Amino acid sequence: MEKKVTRKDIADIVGTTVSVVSRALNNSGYVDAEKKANILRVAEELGYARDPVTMSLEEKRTKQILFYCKDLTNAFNIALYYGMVKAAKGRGYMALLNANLKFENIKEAMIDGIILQNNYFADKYAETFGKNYHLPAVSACFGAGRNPAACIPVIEWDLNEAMEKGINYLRKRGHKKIAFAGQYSITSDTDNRGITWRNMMAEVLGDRLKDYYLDVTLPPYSTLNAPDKPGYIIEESDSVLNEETYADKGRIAARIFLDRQLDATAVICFNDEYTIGFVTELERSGMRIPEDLSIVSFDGVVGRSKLYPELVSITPDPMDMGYRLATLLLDRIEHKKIHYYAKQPCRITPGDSVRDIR
Amino acid sequence: MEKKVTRKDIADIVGTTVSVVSRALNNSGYVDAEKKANILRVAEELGYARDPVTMSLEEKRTKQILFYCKDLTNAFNIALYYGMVKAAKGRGYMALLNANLKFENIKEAMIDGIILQNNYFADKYAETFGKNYHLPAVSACFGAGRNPAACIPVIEWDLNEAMEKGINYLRKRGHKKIAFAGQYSITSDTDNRGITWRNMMAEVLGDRLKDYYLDVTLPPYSTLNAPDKPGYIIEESDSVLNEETYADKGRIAARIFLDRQLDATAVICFNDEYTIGFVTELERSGMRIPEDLSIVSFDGVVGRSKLYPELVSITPDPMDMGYRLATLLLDRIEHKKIHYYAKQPCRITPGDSVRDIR
DNA sequence: CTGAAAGCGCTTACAG
DNA sequence: CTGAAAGCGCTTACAG
Repeated sequence: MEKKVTRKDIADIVGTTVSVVSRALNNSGYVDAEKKANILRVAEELGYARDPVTMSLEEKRTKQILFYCKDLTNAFNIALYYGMVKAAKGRGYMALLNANLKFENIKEAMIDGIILQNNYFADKYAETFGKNYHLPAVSACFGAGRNPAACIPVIEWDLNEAMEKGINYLRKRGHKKIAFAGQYSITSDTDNRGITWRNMMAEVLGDRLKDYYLDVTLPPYSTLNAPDKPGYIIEESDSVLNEETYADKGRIAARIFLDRQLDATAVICFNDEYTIGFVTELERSGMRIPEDLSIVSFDGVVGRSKLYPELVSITPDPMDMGYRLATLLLDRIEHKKIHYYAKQPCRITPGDSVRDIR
Repeated sequence: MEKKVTRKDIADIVGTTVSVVSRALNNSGYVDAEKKANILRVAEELGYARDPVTMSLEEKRTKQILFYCKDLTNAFNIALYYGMVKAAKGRGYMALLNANLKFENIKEAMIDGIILQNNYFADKYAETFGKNYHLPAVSACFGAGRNPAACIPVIEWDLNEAMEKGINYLRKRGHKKIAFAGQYSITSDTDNRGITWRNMMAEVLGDRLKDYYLDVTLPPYSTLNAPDKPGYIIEESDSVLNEETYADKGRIAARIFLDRQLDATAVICFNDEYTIGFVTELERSGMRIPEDLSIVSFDGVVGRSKLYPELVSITPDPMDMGYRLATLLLDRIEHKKIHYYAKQPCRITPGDSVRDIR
């Protein structure tokens, strides 16, 4: 493990000073042509590389941004991240991932800015850590088409609109009774998918509305999801990922669906990972998609929606969303003019999981 | 966006010098009790945080390590990473992920060491970049129980032994004709799973050996895998992830299995992601696991093997493997004595995907 | 107990 | 064209 070679080393060999070496290497300011060639040659020979840490100190810039994301098992987040990598790369930055960073430790990270995973973390960040530490931050947002309270710029996937699109897509193909398989209790206001579904289906389903909401938090089903299974726990106190087992929840939802013997012709599922569990379980019981049931999902994650038949999925194009999030952050870091709220458009991916029953 | 507060700022307010402030804040050396209290208070009020970049320059340590991993869609790699995070955290380091780093750009990363994803990258690294740049590196290795040529310390999951365990597990339960669903051509020597399977099954299967190898690279099946689907491509020249669609390959393998009407009672699948595709496709055609066919998989990834029925999987406990890899790297960075070769033990996870047919 | 000094590896204005 | 100097934000040995 040899010592790293510095500009001083090169200067000593060539017989000059670091100032000159710097000018030669940086191609700035005058330096004798022959001497310059010499310096470049020696640098090459010694495999010189400038010290990134020193450069960061000098430039007051680390050229690194961080995606603050706890759940790497959700392919949607990975897709967001790949979009960030692409945007960062294009502007000379590195986009990093750190699965176990606490707010208190952000100060120790060598980064120029941070991208929060969702509204929940954005709020928490703004309330606590962000209050007295001014690191540029932006956040992904999955809400209802309005600017959240926090003073953090967001790019939002409007889930009201998304659910509306999903329901309309199904209605246009003749579906009337459309169930929803979510991950929160039916009484929860946490998820805009559920809220919009309730609003739009209330008239059609009337009293039976709640039956068509496949509530995986309901006993006895919820116990199927009891955490007797291992998760990625970094330390006792924070079970990073234990809560996130979308496929399991989807499987539970499928059992609820079967038990209730619903006459729904279509189901909208919480997200793609969830849908994998849902569909797998249904097919095991002999159902066929889309012959017996139509499915629409959320996310449109590359490589995850490749169930056969291909899923119809409402997607914000996560890679694009990640790209825009990173771009927003970089603009903020570089003091460009930015909008504090931008909407991430969404569309429906073509697929074969929906049957036209008109 | 206020300016960051420095020790000079605190010194000015308290009416002393940075030396004293440093000693107070670092709790080293003498400093007047009252003055110290004052300094601490002001630091608190101003929300002072030491500059991580400066600390890195000072200590010649960034306290960051990087998992050089291109394929974040494979849950196995994510599990490895979580193990690294845990080990790093325990020793005051941060474990980072950067999905699109090229060897040439490693020099620009502020890291103390790097963990390579597999033998392939380790060899490439040793041959090219690692030759004239001495960044501590270690590598995961998926081979045949021997030290690879590269002078990079490795932790190896011996896939010969793993396959042997899998086959013996099945034989003990009465299985004789065991097929293998891999991802490489049957003639390839790239994958030790395939090599060992061929060796162990040659006698039982005789001339028909190749029929029991579900070769997904074979036309016309391979065309099913044609890349008409989008992947995570960061830039035209390097399709980062396009090649990795394990679930698709599993689906192809299932079709081959069905088309050949094999009388195998069990199939060993390449990995968990692959198995999801394989099982899904089989169940769609009416087969039942394990009633009609027993399945053994590789990896044992948390949350991915939770198909119902639960998969029997040969696993190196990826989180543990990641933990050991990071520990190895940190030992190397801190100049502790290390072994250049260590074996990662593997075991078989309990599950219901194998039927006892004795 | 305190503060000026040198140093980490680099940059850049400035006097020669 | 060149090199000594000051500075980025910190640390630590050392003279007071």
